[in-house]
Amino acid sequence: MTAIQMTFNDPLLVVIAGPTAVGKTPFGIELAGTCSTEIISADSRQFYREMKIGTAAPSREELAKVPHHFVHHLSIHETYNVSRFEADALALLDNLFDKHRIAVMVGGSGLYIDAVCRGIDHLPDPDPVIRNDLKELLSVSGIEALRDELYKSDPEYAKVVDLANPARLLRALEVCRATGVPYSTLRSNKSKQRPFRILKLALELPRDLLYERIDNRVDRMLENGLFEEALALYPQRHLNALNTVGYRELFDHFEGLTSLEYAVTKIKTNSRRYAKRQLTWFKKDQDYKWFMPDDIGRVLELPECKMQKANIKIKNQL
RNA sequence: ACGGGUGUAGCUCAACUGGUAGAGUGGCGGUCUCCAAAACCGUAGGCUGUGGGUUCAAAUCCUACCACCCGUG
Repeated sequence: MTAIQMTFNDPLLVVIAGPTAVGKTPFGIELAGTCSTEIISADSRQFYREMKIGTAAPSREELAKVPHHFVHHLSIHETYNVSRFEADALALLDNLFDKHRIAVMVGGSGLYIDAVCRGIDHLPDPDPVIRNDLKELLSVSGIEALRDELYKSDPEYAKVVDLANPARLLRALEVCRATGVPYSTLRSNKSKQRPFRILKLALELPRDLLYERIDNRVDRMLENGLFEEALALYPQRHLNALNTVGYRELFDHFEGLTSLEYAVTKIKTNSRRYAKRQLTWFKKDQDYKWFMPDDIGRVLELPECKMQKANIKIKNQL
């Protein structure tokens, strides 16, 4: 219903998603460059300026080709979450659409992309004290304790959550404790209307090829100094941002728990698993149109993009 | 060449004195409205190197062969 109200004159957000290492970055730059617009990153780890190598963030040269937003704009010491990203991205898009008819969002963090496209219920920012208390409860009394509290404070949610997943329980309970209201009553599960059209594209490669690319990229990261980058961050390893593939495995090595060789193998394995989870997430969303990383030509022929190119031509002629 | 050892799931290994094979890991699939590159769940893989033999019954015992490892030459 809502989509029907949109016309080709409304601004367009093109989303480029896909598993890690599939080639989203060059694809996005090519597309944004052709449409002479800017890129919004939706990669929850490329936000952090201290993590350049291990997150395969766009290179200096790539960043110079097209204006990027939300790349290296945070420090690992800052707390950030999807809700803030939604707000930041919407504010930015509002600005971008003053100058451009099209914007490109590139990233692999499904939850973050969905927050921009569909919205996320607005809940109070987590209270670090409550969060720590709950973590304490978990480590001392186990997941049972979390379940027991959830049965009392939000029996409805207890029916639908994965009761084996501490992260889910922690989240629900921190909201219950902070608001004094059952978490489930604050979840609307409704998509929000956006003042722009959205075109969702996802990139894919045959599994064996993707895995090969992942392995190679990890090797390249190490050549480029991932070891040194991680070593420098080692003292801050407890920060959440660093609980990330490519760093945690090396931290284990620095700790003396594993060999370097093992750590590298583990980085590759965990990256593959991450890629699989990303694919599962994006495949579930029927809105995505799937392309190969070298299909940029076909994408530019899509009616939405064609129109944009036409507009550029007209502008240039004037 | 001789002596010893090992051959079990893609990989690393289990299976007491014979009772028709298990685990970790990887693979595959999925969940997920906020610390998400996180957290969690579910599955499929083995004619036990090959051929004989003993036995009601063999991964397990005997035998031949093959492969690999160690030692001596």
